[in-house]
Amino acid sequence: MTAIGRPHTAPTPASPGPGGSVLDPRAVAADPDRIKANLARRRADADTVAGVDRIVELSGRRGGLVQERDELRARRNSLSDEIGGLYKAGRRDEAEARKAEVAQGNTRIAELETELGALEEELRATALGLPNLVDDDVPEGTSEADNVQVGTWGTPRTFDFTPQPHVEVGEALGILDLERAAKLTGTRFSVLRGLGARLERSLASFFLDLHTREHGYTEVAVPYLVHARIAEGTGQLPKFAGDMFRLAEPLNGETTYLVPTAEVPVTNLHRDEILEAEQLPLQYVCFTPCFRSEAGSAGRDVRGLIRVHQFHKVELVWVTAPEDSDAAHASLVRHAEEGLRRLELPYRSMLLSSGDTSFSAARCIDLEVWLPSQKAFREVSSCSNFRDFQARRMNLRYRPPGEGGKKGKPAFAHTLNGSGLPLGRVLVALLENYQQADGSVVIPDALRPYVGADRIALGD
RNA sequence: GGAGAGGUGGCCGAGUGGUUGAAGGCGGCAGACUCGAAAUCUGUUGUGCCGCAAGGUACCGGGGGUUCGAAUCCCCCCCUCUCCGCCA
Repeated sequence: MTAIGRPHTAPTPASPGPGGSVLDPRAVAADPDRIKANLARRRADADTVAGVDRIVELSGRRGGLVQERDELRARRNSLSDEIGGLYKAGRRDEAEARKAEVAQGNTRIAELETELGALEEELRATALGLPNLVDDDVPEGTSEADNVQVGTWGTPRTFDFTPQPHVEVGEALGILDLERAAKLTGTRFSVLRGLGARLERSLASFFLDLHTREHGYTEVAVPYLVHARIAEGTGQLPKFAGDMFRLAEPLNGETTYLVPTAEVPVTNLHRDEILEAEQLPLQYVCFTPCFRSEAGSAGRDVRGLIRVHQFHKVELVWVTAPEDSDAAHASLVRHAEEGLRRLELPYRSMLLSSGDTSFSAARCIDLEVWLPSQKAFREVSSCSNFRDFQARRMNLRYRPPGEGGKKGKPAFAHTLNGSGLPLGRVLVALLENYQQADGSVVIPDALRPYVGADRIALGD
């Protein structure tokens, strides 16, 4: 049967489909220098920046070719009409003369279409490789060192003993078993046991309840496998194929990946749709496992639950009208933060610098939770506003209100998402922040109804 | 896995190879009638691409083919439904 293949680095061509123009081609053509300046802000490489000029050039050539082809088609259509009439009138030789002209035109049309096909494929591939533009007010910078702290909450607890890393805490309690996990799938996997497993399951219920009951999200359950085209829609493909696990065999005829985050299937739910303005905003919350190859992260966070090939996450996804996405982003961040506050975990929020903002995002706020053993804040949530970047890729539109109460032309929606929250890393934070001198771990109040215990002690 | 049926506009549903982007109905929108509403009547009501525009062009699940011309004919694929088998 179908096996899971090794992550691959060669970009898989996703099936061609509609959309695929990443940045607004008109906007690119109108002011390529502005686009290039923005790409420079996010430290795009020279090849990427060169793609802008290539797009301008290809788009221009495309227009001419399309026009010539359409004129030939128009001629063919009218000639065909005439031929029909001539046949009916029995004027065969006149019909034959027109047939000859159509045949000639068809030859040229075929040439043009071959040329157009190649040109459009290159245009598409080039456009898909361009990252989103970062917002103007995103802080200038090259890396996470340039991120700007925009908020902080809680006070790290003071310990009268040396706080242990989560691995020591969990293994000592018998709720975390990395050795046995390694027997099954090698490094970067975990096995939870007893109240450890229950605690993780409780976090899922807790976050889902929080967001559905208090924050207005609709819960969805989705496939954990997606076709390549879907991963292209959110921006994982074509550039980051190596970050995902790919099935060794096509599924239902198409190249298929394990989801790296619920963002991918959930954001794509409404691809190729035109949503009514009244339907917006859409707010989805979705619990899924997440599979990541972690290619290129060898040696980083090798121990424990912080960086693993499989973890669980509750994800928040929004689809909004363009004018509402800034407010939605603020709400999204607040909703994710609320998860940490209810669990009484200290955190800070960081506005990512231009160089640290991910490929698809226009702006991103990371939430970082305090880990006592590392005396450091570690990322638990990236809340991003993608503006219309993903929507263009997946042809996700809505119908804005038009002039005088009439309906307007379909326009691209905005999409956003953020973790709310990842179970593994939150579990790490709980084990570390709530550990006691005797090795037990106190369960925060908010989780006690879910866990059915107020503490995890040795022997539980 | 085996056998069969089917995929047409927001929905239902016609469609003989040639004014069919697509009849008809429902729904939606606008107007008339009304004090208002219902009912009725009239009109209108898809999306992409090229173009300043006028306009042109493409799209009837997807792709290929036949033809001067394809929603209509042929081939391949995908999806949905029914029955059988298997299975959580």
